[in-house]
Amino acid sequence: MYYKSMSARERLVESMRELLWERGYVGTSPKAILHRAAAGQGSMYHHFAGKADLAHAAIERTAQEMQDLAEAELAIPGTAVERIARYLRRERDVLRGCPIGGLTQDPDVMANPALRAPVERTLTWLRVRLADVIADGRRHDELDAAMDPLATAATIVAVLQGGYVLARAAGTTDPFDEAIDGILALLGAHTVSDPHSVGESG
Amino acid sequence: MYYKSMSARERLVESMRELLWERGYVGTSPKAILHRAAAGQGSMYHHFAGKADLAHAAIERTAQEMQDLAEAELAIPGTAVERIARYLRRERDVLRGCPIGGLTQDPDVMANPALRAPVERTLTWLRVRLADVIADGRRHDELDAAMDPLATAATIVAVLQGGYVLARAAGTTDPFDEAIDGILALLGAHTVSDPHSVGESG
DNA sequence: GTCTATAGGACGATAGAC
DNA sequence: GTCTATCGTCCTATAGAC
Repeated sequence: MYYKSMSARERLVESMRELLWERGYVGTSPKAILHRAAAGQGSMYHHFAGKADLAHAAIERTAQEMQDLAEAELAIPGTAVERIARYLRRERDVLRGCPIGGLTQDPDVMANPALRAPVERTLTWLRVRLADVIADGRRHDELDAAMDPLATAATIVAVLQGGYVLARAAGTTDPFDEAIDGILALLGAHTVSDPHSVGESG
Repeated sequence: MYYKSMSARERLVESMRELLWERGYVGTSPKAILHRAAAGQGSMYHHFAGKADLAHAAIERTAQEMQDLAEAELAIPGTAVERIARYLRRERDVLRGCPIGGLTQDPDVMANPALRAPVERTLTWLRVRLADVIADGRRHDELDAAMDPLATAATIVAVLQGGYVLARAAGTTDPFDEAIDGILALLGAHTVSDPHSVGESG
């Protein structure tokens, strides 16, 4: 639960963020939200137009948080592969999955343009941002000139998102770690420096 | 809907399979199942103990179908990268996502061991099967001896599962295709033969 | 702002007629 | 086997007191 110092509105958004992560949108009931936020019905409908409106506020906040976290890691100087490895190895809470990527499986989120927009925006931003990092690496002759930045960026984000899926299916983080190791080994083999040094920073 | 030639039990299982794919388990109501199957409540509770039992039959069938389809593609002779490329490029209905991988996002599926088992089994089988293909490629000197078969297999399955996520988020199949192109380019660069011939078979 | 009361409908399951 | 009737609960939302 949340401290009394948080406003009811704030408790509702934070509760919704947690529940969207744990149970998705269709799996989250108003009862569960209100219980976790320690708020009544009236409080929720005073601050928000309904469940979808509250979910929108929650998803927007989570999307912004995810982008800020990614940018913070990727902005740290280093070779392209080092920056990518740092970002990939930083991820936490593997078995909980990605709070944004997981929403793509929710039918009501995908059907609602307002709920879907931050999901689309964030994952697209991430692909473009990683493509920039790869293009940087090519410019500095760290990476093969034949490497397609956008395609490789899509592959990296897909490994991350798919790694969560495999870990949740297996019930352990092992396949996630293996998938990350696999993509970094493939990327590292394209660098000029010793590929075995990759990931030491993560 | 389904032909009268199908038994009610069969119509229920097929309707559940479709709805699990479209809306997941928590997003699928008995009403929707019965409507699609053109059956009454009594029919469903005669053949199955309840919603979970029907879902179990549906997921088991979908899991077996997915494994059979993958095995059919991977068993076709060729180099390791050719076989992997054929399997990756064969995938259809990208925007619908993976009917098995998508279930990892469903809280009630993951919480129910009977529903979760076929999901875990199928994705684990796929990783091990792809690792075998990669090990074959190493034995025939098609692939780098330093390549870790299990890690690389996890990466490939993750690209597939994550590709679905990116495609659904973007609303187009483009990121899926890019992710597949990216991983095949990385794998192809590790072959002895011309990497540009990869994917011509898909 | 936050509460409780209430609404009409859907949920998931059971009972029992045919 | 399949149907309809019914159950108790929860859903999402509105109304109105405080």
